[in-house]
Amino acid sequence: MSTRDRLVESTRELLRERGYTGTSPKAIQQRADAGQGSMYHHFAGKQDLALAAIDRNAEELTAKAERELDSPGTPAERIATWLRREREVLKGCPMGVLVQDPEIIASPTLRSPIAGHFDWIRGRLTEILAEGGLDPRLADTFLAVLQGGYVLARAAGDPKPFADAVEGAIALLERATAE
Amino acid sequence: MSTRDRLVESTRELLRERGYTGTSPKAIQQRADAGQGSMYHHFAGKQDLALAAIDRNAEELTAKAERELDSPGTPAERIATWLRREREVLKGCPMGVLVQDPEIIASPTLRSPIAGHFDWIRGRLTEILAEGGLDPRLADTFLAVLQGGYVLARAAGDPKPFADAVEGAIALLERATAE
DNA sequence: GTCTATAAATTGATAGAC
DNA sequence: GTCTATCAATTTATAGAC
Repeated sequence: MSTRDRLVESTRELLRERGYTGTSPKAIQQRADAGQGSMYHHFAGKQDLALAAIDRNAEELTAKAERELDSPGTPAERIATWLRREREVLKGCPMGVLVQDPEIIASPTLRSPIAGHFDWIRGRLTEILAEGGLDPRLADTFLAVLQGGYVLARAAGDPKPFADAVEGAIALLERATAE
Repeated sequence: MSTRDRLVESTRELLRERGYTGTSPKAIQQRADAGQGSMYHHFAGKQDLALAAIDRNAEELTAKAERELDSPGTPAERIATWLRREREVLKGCPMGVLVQDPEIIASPTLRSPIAGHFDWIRGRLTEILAEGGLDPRLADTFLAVLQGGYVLARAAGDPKPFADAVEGAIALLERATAE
C-alpha cells in the first residue's frame, strides 16, 4: 500500500475511533508510519485527509447496501436483510459518528459528502418501499433505527440495544406487510 | 444565578454545541463570565464539570419524559406523545451527542450516568409496552428512532428526516395496535 | 517524496497573591 | 472565592534541506 493510501486508511480508523475533533495529524502520521513532511506533501491538511477518508467510507458503505437491497425477495425481506447485516456496533457507524462531531457539522465541505451518502440510501429505500406500497417515511424510520441503535449500544457499552431495536423494527414491518 | 450555576449551565450548552473533546475549560469560563481560579475553585476540572452538566441533563430529560409517558391514553398514544415532543433537533440530543464523543466513551465515569439515563427510559417504556401487550424490544426501537432521527437531521442540516422517522414509526405502531 | 526544525496558538492545569 | 502568572504538552501547520 502506498504512503498515500496508508494515510487515508489511518485517517479512516482514527475518525471512527476518535472523531474529527479528537484526531490529530500527528496521530494519523504515526499510525500510517509516515512523516510530517510526507503527510503535507500528499494532503493539504487535516480537512483534506478527512475528505478522502469520508469518500472511501461512502464507496464501501454504498457497495454493501447496494448488494443487500438489490438481493432477491420481497421489499420487506430485502430491507430486513440490510438491517440485519453484521456490524461492529460498538465502534459506531463510520459516517454516523462523524455527524455528531462539532467541527464536521460546522463545515459544509465535510458535512455535504456525508449528507450525500445518507441521501443515496434514503432514495434507494424509498424506491423499495414504493414497490411494496409502503409508507415512504419508513425510509427515515429504518435509517434512524440503525443510527440510533449505534447510539444506544455505545451508551450501554453493549450491542444488545442495537439488536433489539432492529428486531423490533423488523417485527413491526412484517406486521404492516402481512395482509 | 451563582457563579457555580453559571459554570454548569455554560458547560451544558458547550457540551451540546461542541462535544466534550471540543470543549475547553477556557471556553466554559468565558461563557460563564468566570475566571480561571473561580472555575478551579468550584470544580476539580473539566471532567468534574461535565459530570455536573450530565446530571442536570438527566434530571431535566427524565422529568419531561415522565410527564409525557404518564399522561392519560392508551400505551400507543402515550408513546406517540413522547415521540412527538418538540425538540431542538439540529442541536442534537443533549445526551446522545455525548455518547459519540471518544473521550466520553472511553471514560466509565462519564459514560455511566448517560447509560443510566437511557436505562431509565428503556425501563419505563418497557412497562408501558407490557401494558399494551406489545413486543418489549420496541422500547429500543423507539429510542433508536429518536436518537437516529437526530443523526439524520444533523447530517442533512434539516429537521425533516427526524420528523419523518418519528411519524413512520408511529404509523407502524398504530398498525400493530389496531386489532 | 520525505525529512527535520521551527512556531504561534491552544489545552488543561497549578501556584500563589489578594 | 476570585484573580493573574506560569507551565508543559499538544495542535496544526510552514520552511527549507536532502
